[in-house]
Amino acid sequence: MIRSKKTRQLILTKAAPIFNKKGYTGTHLSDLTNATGLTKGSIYGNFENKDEVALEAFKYNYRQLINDINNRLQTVERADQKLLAFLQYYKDEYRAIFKKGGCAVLNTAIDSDDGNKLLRKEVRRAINNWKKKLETILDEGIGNNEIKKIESDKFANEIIALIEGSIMMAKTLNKPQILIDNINKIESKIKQLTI
Amino acid sequence: MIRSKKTRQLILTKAAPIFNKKGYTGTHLSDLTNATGLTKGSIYGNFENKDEVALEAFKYNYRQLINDINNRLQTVERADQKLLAFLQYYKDEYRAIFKKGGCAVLNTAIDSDDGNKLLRKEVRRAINNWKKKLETILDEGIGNNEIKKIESDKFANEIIALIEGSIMMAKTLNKPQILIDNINKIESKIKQLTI
DNA sequence: AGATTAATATACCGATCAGTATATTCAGAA
DNA sequence: TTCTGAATATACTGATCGGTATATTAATCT
Repeated sequence: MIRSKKTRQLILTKAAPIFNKKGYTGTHLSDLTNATGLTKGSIYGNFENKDEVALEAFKYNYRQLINDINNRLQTVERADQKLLAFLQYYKDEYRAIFKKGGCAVLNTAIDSDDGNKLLRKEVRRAINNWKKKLETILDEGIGNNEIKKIESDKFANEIIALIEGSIMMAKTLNKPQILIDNINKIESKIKQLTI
Repeated sequence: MIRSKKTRQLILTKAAPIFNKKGYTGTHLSDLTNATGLTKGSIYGNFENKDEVALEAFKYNYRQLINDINNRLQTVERADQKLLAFLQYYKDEYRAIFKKGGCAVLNTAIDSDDGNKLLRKEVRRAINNWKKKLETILDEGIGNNEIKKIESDKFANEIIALIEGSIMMAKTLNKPQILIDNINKIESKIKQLTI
């Protein structure tokens, strides 16, 4: 990695959890200079403005999430197993997720609902992409006679909504069991659907 | 209402949707003076600081939500009817909710997860109170043989998480149908539980 | 009406905001 | 080793932040 790319990457790795915790307006350039040990000049040498840092930080967070999940999905074959592996991710990693400030998709969706158009667009893309991934797994499972016929579109929406809502509750009330319980509910629903 | 109370109320009614849309750090005193037509001096004459305005604005938003829901609950008797009436609120009012910036509980939970301790405490109280309300309805329904025996604690968590997650998705993607669909799922679950 | 007090407006504070122009430092090529 | 361009740091800008001391206005009581 050339020098500039390395610095840009350093800024993103440090900025990502900060933006996730404090939001766009809540994160100041001083937070980024403190966290990176760099100066404003350096940050503005690598990014056009604060908006670009925030946008790339979100992309970084989302990419990490997707990578982690994809790694788990690749270890199994059947659709129901993929779904369970996906859910297991949250059971295993909720501590790490909470530590980073919670789900970046949820946080950014709420944070960007006023103002920041670029961030808003990106979070929409993220949710749609996530949803499509679940739908594809479900549809392939249905096609392969692994799971019963259901409305994959609606089931995907239910899963995502329940996970995100549960993360909000569990994190706010400091009761991770809420997330676990609700994931268990989806799991048993998947097991009922499994042929 | 004496003069000061009236002004305080005016500030809160104007501030509530602004804080809900833009968050704590995203809302500035200038937003409040613009919206109210008052000056900073007047606002600081009625509130100790920005924190207090934000806190009271959230309480105002929450009180409104609870009042609207309670009004609906009082129109029916049975537990299952109460739950359905509660869900119907979201079907009828999602446009108004979205217009005000979405669910204040959800927004404030995400917004206050860093920093603002008072707001955090208040949003916890709000969620716990909401949850307790649902649990009580469920438990009374079970006691009166109106609905089947279930784990009311976990079911309440599921309902709240699914609603909040759905509001996030529906609002972000601008697809209210996601909220409707997921509420329909809870409805049919309640109907299955009804004796 | 005149006096008193409460409510609101004005004008300011130091701090900090995002952003930038310029100076300095560093790494790699010759 | 010296030169050169890229990367980073320094020092600054005007604007705006939350907050406040003081002046002005409005309402209430005698």
